Amino acid sequence: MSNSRNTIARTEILNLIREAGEALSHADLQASLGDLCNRVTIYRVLDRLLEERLIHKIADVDGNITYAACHDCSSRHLHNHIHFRCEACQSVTCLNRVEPEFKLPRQYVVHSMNFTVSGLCPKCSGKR
Amino acid sequence: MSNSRNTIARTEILNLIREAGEALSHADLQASLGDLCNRVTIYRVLDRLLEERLIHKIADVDGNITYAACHDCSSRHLHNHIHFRCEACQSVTCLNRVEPEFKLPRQYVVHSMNFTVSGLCPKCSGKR
DNA sequence: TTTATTAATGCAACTTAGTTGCAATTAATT
DNA sequence: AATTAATTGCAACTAAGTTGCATTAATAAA
Repeated sequence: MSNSRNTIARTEILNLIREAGEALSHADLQASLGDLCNRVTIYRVLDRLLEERLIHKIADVDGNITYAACHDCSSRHLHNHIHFRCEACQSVTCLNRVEPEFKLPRQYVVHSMNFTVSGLCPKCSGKR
Repeated sequence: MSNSRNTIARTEILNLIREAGEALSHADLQASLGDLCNRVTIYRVLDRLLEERLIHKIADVDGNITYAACHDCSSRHLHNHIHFRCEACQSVTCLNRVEPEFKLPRQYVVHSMNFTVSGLCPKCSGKR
């Protein structure tokens, strides 16, 4: 039933996102891809990958969008793990192990969530 | 020590945000204000109000920015409550009572956080 | 292998969000 | 009333994302 085609742009973009240690922005991808494809294509490939649930979208405290690979999303696609954005090195990483706990009144229906924490990452904080 | 001036634009914008039941976007504010002031002024007033910690900034799952009044931020300005965005009526509300619990490895330094959940609000879900 | 189908792409033009420099205005202080 | 510096408006700009349409190319069918 999958009518999604395996194009060079799609393959490259998915590889970049999967192999990156951190979440990538559209601008990051465009810089890496050079003129392999048009910037509009990047937007459209990202939309497709989101729809296919191969990647997910992260908005940080300022609304900046980045994309990261999904790990275990075939069954449920609720990304209730925390994303951390470092204010020093700008990196956005998924803290897959940290699942925040919370309870909404039962009248609410949850479809998706976006938990982003900003501050200093271990590399930049100098803490141990 | 406050060198912030009490202008009409500032007063109006703060009132609008405080009296709104939900978080407002720049576009919302511009629509309400009409030609009371320039749209650039709205951006600058919002920046000032953020710096003065009278309002806070919310980014939803898609990176859309809205602003809401702060309630108890004079002491600490960590907004670790959940924001809920309704996909049906587009409203963004603060769920002040719901504080998510989570623990980061101690090497991380947290400065700010953005927790946004999307789905259906009580009005739109029809649940009780 | 060739043909047919339609998803995917490139391009240009567009919208929306936000920023910047600068001259003019005005709130608050003296 | 005069002074000072914060604030504003304006115009021009950058960045992010979208849309329509003609062209290209991945996949399936013949």
